[in-house]
Parts: sequence; C-alpha cells; structure tokens
Amino acid sequence: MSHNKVRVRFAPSPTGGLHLGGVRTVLFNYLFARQHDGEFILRIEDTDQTRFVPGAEEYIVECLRWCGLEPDESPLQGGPYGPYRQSERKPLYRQYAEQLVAAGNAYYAFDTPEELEAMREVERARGNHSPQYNHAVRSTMRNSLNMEAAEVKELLGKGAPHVIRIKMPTNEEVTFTDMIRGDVTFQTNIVDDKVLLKADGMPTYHLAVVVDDYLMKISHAFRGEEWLPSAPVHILLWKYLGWGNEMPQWAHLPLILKPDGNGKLSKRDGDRLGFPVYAMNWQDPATGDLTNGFRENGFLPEAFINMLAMLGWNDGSGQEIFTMDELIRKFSISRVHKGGAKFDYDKAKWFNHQWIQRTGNERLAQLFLPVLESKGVVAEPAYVEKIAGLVKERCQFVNEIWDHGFFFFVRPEKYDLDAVKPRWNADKQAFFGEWQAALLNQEDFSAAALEEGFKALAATRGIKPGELQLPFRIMLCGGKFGPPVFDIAATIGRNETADRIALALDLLK
RNA sequence: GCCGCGUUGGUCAAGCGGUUAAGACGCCUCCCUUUCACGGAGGAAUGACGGGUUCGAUUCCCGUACGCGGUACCA
Repeated sequence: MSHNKVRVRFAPSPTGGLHLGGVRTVLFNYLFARQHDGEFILRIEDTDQTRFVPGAEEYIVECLRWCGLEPDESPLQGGPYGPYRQSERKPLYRQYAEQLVAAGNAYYAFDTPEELEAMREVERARGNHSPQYNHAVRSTMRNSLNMEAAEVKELLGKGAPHVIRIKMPTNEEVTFTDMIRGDVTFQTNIVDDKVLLKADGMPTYHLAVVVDDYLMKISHAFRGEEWLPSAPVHILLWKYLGWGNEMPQWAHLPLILKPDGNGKLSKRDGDRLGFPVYAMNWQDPATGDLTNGFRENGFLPEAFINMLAMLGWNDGSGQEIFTMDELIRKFSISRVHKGGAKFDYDKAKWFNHQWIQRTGNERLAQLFLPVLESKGVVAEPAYVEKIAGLVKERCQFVNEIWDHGFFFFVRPEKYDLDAVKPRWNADKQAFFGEWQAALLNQEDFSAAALEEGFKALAATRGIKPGELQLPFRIMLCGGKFGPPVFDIAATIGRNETADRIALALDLLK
C-alpha cells in the first residue's frame, strides 16, 4: 500500500513482568520488521503514573536482549523520533487534543468523578449494564458541548480540572481491514466518548498511540486482540487528525490461553500449575514477591522464541524447529491464527530439549557452570564440556546436566543396591575384585578398550557381560541412569573408577 | 446486557468444495539398549450443533450454542 519503510513498535507499559503473550507480540513485530528490512521500535507507554513500577522498563529491555529481539530505537539508545517514553512526550499531546476540539471532533468535559458516578448510578437504575459517557448522555453532562463558550473559556482560564473527550459520531460505521481477521466493522453508536487527555494533562492510551504512531511513522501496528474493540476510536482519530492516508495497517494477535479451562493465561496460572509465564524472573519491588521466568527455569532463548513463534503461527510445511533467521525469512502475518492457543508446557519443554541437542557443548557448559558452582563443584571447562556432550540428549533443561551426570563430578552418596543384591554372588564379587586390579594395569583407558577388557575378563570367568554391566554402573553412578558405563569409566579415569569399585564392593560383601 | 472476535483429536495444528482429515506434543504397545534417555515401528484419539448452497461440504452462507475479549481520567 505505501512504499514507505516498514516501521513497527512494541509499546508496553512498565507495570511488571513481561508476559509470554507480550514476548510473542514483540517477536511477531520483530520478525516482520526484519523480513521487510524495516525498523523495530520500543516505546514505553508510561502515561499512567499511578501504575508505574520502578525497574520494569529495565526489566523489559533485558528481556528483549535475552530473547535476541533488540530494538533499533528505544528510550535507552534513542533514535530520530524520540523521546521514546511517553511521559517525556507529555507536552506534545495537548495540541492534538485541542486540534480535535477546534474541529468539533472532541470536547472539554468538566465532570467530577462524583458526577460521573452519579450518572452511572442513574443509568444502572434504568437497567443499563455498562453505563457509558456517550452520545446519549453527553448532552446532560458538564461539558463544552452544553456550555456557553464564555463559560468554558472562564473555566479553562482559571485552570478548572477537565478532560478532553472524543465526540463519537452517531449512526456511522467504521470499517478497517485487519491483516489477520479481514474486514472488521463497528457501529459508532456503541462506543463511548473516550477520554483522550486526562485531567493531569497526560494522554490516555487512545490519544497516545495514534499521535506517537503518526509521529514515529509507524507503518504496521500489531497488538493483542484485547485492543480490537477500541480500534474504531483509533481509526477515527487518525481520520480526524487528518492523517488518514498515513494510518498503519493493523493486525490484532490472538491471545495465549491457560492450559486448563479457558481465558487469558495469567501469572497466577503459572504459579498454580507450576510453570513460568514471564520471560525472566521478576521481583515486585513493592511486595518483594518473586515470579519465575523462563530464562531462570533453564530455557534457551532459541527454544523460548521457537516455541512462542509456533503458538499461533506455522509455515504450513510441518516444520517445527526454526532458527531466528528462518523465522525472519518464513514468517507471514497472514498465516497467524485467528483463534487463541492454549499454552502447553510439555510442548515448551520439548522445544527446549530439541534446542539443547542443537546447542554446542561449549555453550551448554558455560550455562551449566553456575549450577555446578551452586553444588560447590569446581571443574575444568573442558571437562564440563565433555560431560555436557555425554548427557545432553537426556536433558530438557540445562540444569538437568547435574541430575543426569552428577557422578562425573562427585561420588555417589547412595547406591541402588536393591538392583544388584538379588543376583549378587561370590563369582561376581570375585570378578570385580579382579577387574579392579586389572584396571590399574590397563594401558588404553578408552571406553572401547575398557569394554573389550571387561568382556574378555567376563568370558574367562564364564559370566555373561550383561550380568555385570548393571552392577558396574551402580558402582560408578549409584543408580540406573547415565550414559554408557564404559564412557563413564573412561571419563572419570582410572583411579576414580578403581576407587568406586572398591567402595561398592565393600558395601556388597 | 450490549458490541466484537473466535470454534478441526486432551494440546499445538495442516487443509482452503471431492483426501484413508497431515504432522508435532502428551498417552499406550513393541523394537533398540541388560541403566536412564535418544532413536525407530505401530496404536488410541478430531470437524460444537442445526439449517441451507452444491452432484458433493471440515472447507462457502445463515442461525444457535459455547468460549474469549471489550465495555475506566488502565494499558
């Protein structure tokens, strides 16, 4: 439609942790921008000073960084259309609201909260379920539509508290084309006269999005489905402000739903069901409450992003594993689902498993280091890397390298002797005594050589090697888990292997 | 209540008027492995309902039901 540069934005309000759905909105914006060689802007919508939470903006920025969804313009890095924090743009908005008043598309309203509540009471008494300040009641309220110009001027002159409201037209239809949903039509009669400029001089979301999207030359506006009902207000504002030809194309993204029941996925659902909902850990500065994040739960950003992309979008080919580059190439907004998707934590874990397999041992080791540290273990990076390679196929999370490979770092504290004892006998006891002695002279300590020696020795004693492998494993790991036994022996080394055999033999006597 | 948006297996979903209705997660069985996994082979399981339109509807249209979202000087 326009040959202008693609410019999209993510515009969160800094009120707390960054939700899954929020990250997905960012992702779709980001993919679209990159695909079209456009720009992705982070704008902070902090017009509600009562809801401002310190640290939330920094947190959002850090989330985007972790996800690899870095903006081209933001409060932090600036850009040609700054400032990027709406609170810092406050002086900008009033003139546009005034412009709308002058054109007859908005008006001053002096109603106090008490008067508004009184109006709602009356309406409710009449059976009106959701009383609105709209075409039907505005003539009964204290606003510039019903007052003498002089009176308005006087009130304004002495600084009487007031808001500016949009004057919704009556009996009109507003239609726009949503890139996901197609044409959507609203009757203007059913939408109320939304406040555009608050008494404190701050714009509401409705005015701010339109003005900022215009000033920042936003070409495509993707946001959550919860915004669909207010779209007609925004469309009208674009028109009334005289910018109709530059209005962005809209797309309202489907919601991410809770796994059980219905409804939007909330932080509470995560707490209740035991999975994260926020991208990263979030600590509420007021209450000190800590909410779990995907990052701290051991998710790789690649997996997190991949999983999110597939929640509501697919390329039609059946492919499920995508790198960011592939997503950028293949993403298409028209293939985004209309219906909401229930979040499935099992599937999320599967994505993480897939990505762990695709991640190099060096990086896995690096990510695992803090876990090791927390266990009080110090190890050579090269050794940790090797272990990562040995156990990663059975890990869904990086920290599970410990669960599946702790015995590479420390001796088992307990042994699953029940798995061995029932079939334990003097022959086996003797075999392991001999095996332990043999290890000390084993020249080649590779897994293959160990296996060969083990089997040869078993043969001379007339015991099936299979009968001996499980006991050997228990001696080294303590239980029935872990990579192939001979790999373990080769990795922990001659002395450690011999020591562990001796230790276990004592217990089995 | 009103307005809007949705509705293919338990979940994510492909499909775009004619198909044995893909695939993935999860679940079950078997194989591999005398550990745990990975991997491989199978299996159970799906078109909300009712009307049209059509030679033929999962697919198009209209209702109904259900769900969700919105209905603030919050975003």
